[in-house]
Amino acid sequence: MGYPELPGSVTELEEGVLTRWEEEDLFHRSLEARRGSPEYVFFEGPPTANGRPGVHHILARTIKDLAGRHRTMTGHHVLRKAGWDTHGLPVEIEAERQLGISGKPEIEELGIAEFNRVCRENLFTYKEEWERLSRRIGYWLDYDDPYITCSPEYIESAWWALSEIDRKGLLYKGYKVLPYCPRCGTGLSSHEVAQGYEEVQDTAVFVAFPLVDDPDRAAVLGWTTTPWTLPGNVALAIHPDVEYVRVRVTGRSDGALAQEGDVLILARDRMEAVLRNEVRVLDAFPGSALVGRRYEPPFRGAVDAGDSEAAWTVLPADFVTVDEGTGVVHTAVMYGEDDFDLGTRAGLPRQHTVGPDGRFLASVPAGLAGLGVNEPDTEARILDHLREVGALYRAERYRHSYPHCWRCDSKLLYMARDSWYIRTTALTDRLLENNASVDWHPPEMGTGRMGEWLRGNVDWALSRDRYWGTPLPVWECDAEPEHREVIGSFEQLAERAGGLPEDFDPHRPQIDEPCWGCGEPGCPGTMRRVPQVLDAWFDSGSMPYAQWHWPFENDEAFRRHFPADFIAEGVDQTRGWFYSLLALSTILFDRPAYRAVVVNDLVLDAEGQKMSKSRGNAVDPWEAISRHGADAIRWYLLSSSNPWLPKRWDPGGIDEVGRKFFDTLRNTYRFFALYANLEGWSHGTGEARPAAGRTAIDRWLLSRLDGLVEAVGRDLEAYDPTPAARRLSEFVVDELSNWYVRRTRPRFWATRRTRESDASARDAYATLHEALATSARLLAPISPFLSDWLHRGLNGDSVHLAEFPRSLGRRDVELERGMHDVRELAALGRAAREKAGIRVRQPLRSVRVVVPDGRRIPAELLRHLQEELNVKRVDFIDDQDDIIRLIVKPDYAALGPRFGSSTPAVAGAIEALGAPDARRLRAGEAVSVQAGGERVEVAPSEVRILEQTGDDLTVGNAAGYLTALDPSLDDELRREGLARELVSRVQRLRRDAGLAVEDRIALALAGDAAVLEAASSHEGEIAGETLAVELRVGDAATDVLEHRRELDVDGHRVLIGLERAGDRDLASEAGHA
RNA sequence: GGGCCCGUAGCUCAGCCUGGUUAGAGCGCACGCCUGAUAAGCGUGAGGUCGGACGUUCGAAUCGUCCCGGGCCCA
Repeated sequence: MGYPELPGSVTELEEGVLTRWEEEDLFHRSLEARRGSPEYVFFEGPPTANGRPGVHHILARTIKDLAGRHRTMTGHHVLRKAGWDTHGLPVEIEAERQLGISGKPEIEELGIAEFNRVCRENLFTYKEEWERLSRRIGYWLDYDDPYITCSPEYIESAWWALSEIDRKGLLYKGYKVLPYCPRCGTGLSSHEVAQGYEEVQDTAVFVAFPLVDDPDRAAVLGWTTTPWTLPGNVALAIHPDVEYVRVRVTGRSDGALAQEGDVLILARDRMEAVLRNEVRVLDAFPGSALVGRRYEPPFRGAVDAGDSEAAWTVLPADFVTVDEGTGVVHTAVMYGEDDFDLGTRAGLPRQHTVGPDGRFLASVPAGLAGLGVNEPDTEARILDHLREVGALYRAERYRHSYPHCWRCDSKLLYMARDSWYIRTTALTDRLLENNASVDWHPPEMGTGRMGEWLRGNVDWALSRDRYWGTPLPVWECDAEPEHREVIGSFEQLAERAGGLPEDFDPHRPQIDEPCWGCGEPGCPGTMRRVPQVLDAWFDSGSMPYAQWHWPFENDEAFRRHFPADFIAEGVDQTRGWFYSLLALSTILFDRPAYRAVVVNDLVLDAEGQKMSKSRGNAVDPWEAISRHGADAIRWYLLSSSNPWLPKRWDPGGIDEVGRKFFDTLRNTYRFFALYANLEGWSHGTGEARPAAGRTAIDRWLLSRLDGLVEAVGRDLEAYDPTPAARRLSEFVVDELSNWYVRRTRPRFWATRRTRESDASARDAYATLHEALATSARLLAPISPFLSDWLHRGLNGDSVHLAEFPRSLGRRDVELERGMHDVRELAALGRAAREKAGIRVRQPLRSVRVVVPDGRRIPAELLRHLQEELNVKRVDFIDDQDDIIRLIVKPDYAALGPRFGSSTPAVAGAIEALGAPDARRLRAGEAVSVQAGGERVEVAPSEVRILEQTGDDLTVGNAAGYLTALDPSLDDELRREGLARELVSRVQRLRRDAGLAVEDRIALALAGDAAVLEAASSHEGEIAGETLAVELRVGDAATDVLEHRRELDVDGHRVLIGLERAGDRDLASEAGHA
């Protein structure tokens, strides 16, 4: 039995741990162990499995895993059901690519059935890679029973949701202006549009719209960069507050087609940029004066105004600017988002002049019917017509960035299309209230980004004119579209359609088949499904119930797992999953779907640039894992900055945490294991005294440990992993390794055995063992591999089945403060030694110290200060001492509120106080000072007293601490210093000779007189420290030994000889080991 | 154009909510030390107009306004 040796590499360790998890089925066992415990509800946001996972996914997945593991350790059952987002354009695009086709016409030619078959085939291209990566980074998620958004059950639940929404009167049909590719016949998502911007030369035209019944026969001058929208013109928009002018053309010039005497209207600020004639200003007025005026459209007859009063009038709109154009915006309601909104508000006719194929409709005059809007001749034809009717003022080339189809490079058209909406605007207040009840991390994400978005919320456009998606379960009457039915279950559909086929699949095209006679009395029509599918966000937002196929089954499971206690995704999900979950749960259940959410920002490359495939700066997660290991990556991502800040992927930074934190932790374990094994200590048998009976430094460490446990627990409860990680690191590196182990080392071996040193060793092992095991438990949620390895090594069982540590009430504030004082003084003393050039190995007679507020170091801690500074004695000095000068500093935080604007005067008077007043203040007396002609009493609590000293080399001084070393040496001190020097050289030779730490040696020392003297007078210490069972001092004694070295120590010649002691000698020591 | 976040040492980040007069870490750099954890460990030092301006205040890295730069989301 012994403590195992750490594997040689991180990869070996992590993969070994993974193998054991699988052999033991540890994830399921950890769930099983919490069966019946309180449920902690987590929702997994479903990724799309037809894209590769990247390093940024490691961040979100680490945050999720952290919560799951932590809450499991605190006694909760945390179901972690995986999910896959399977519908939507990314899948369709991949299918098009594989089929070598592009655009809707080609898909329909191929057949929707075949197309969707290919979509389905490609859904899970990277599913295995996702699962493999999740496994490798230790993200525990139940992949055996995932929810899949394209499964019939899932779709049925989504249908149920939509039918409920309809029942509440919140579903309606309208238009939506979309970037649309006329060749592919499809709208594009903003993401796709963003990829296709190109710098192009377009024709911008200035068009005269003659006002009806105007005394001057004036024309309003409009401007557009898309001449093909002019036939659809139904209004002109002006800004009501901008100043417009009426000008008369007084002379001809460059290329403009106006005649002398023509009267034009445009924004005053645009005159210079737009006009190419000499003109005279007739009149100036605000835009509001034009509102309501009628004008003559250039393509009369292209649009039927019906009973619209507003058609072909001037309308006010605040989106109009004078940055470009004429300050008058030509409005074609169907071909621009602003236009459409304005048209809807003003009641303009909503008629297309262009068909879905991108060609003008038959109703369009001037020979345009049937022409494609992007064809080269079309624009010339439009300009000709404008010229003929006298509406063209002038045309010019116009350079701008315009979106193109990323697939086929066609210019996109902004076009109003049929679309289905959820009237979320009717629920804005409820959405805001429910959002306000969510515990957002960071909070400003909820109040700011999400809140602002909800306040400016528009109705949710949830239909897509595509193929691979949850079909919109809406059937419309082909005689009267007002007659419609929203189907909420397969059963209901079967009832309407008179049964469903055996192999019924709710996807297109099968779902497009069922139809039935319209149920409205007297209506001869047939009910047919509308062609659209649902926004994939509707799918993922439905997961709280759809993952259980609720309400059709699993009622209990759904209720137990709704709402989520916790979700975590990237900031890009504000308008995505965070919104769709919130919106749907607000509509259906009037409550938020999640109680707490942690938002993570992007992982950028080392230069702070967004990672993208096209830029080629994406980091391969597999490469990163093989270089750093999953633990270090997880740790780095959480500890380097808060999750909601953008993070740079800095390999150097990951190496650094690997070295600093993980190496230290491993080294500390290695140290423990080495000596525990050597000395035969084990936690099962090595009895230690209760914590309260142990020595001061043990109690100190356990006190710090309890404090750490409390703080880390608090941080993790509050979803604050970053401070938790930093605290843990500070404890392990600074307190456990650099102080406790450093100060305690000799207790772990027992060269000179006594009853007390045996007991002390057992205490030290128990204390260090506990600190390591507890650190492993605290680390487990963040870095699950090394923590599990250590915990198994130390305790024999998995950390992931363990309880999260709880404070054992051993905090001792006095002791912690005392140790803090020791460490401050030790640092100052070492600095003073360095300044004075006296190495630590040289013992000194004494150090005089000052601790703030006149504190003393408890006797049980004093030893550590003596040893750290290698001094025989520590003396506390006070303000009477001649090396100290007392300084009184004002405490502004106390003075400010009392003295207000006279604070500086009082503060100045305080700084001028001398030592006698300082002593009185320190003794607790008030002192009166003269400030600005007034005497005021200053209390001790209103000042700080600092000791200051001269520039003596041996004095260190900081923040109320002071150390003054006595640098004088005598022969005894010199001998002792040299003896310690000899020990150090012997140890170095031991190591160079390849001896094991526990090997006993035969040792011989020689050299000049001082060396001989030092060696003889400290024989016992030297032999003890170097494990010499035999020590001979004197020239020639060194020659017979195997390893010899001659060197110079501070000008003294030294000869060392040593060799491993024979078995005979070892046997005499063997009793202990 | 709108919203949110960020800007502190060469680099990565604390501190800001709750204002207090000597602004902290780590890395890197320079110098030194220690070693029965050793292809480790520790210490000391240099390094800062706290993005800029204005304001509030006795006092601003911290609060407010505006501006500049970067990122994200939306138009």
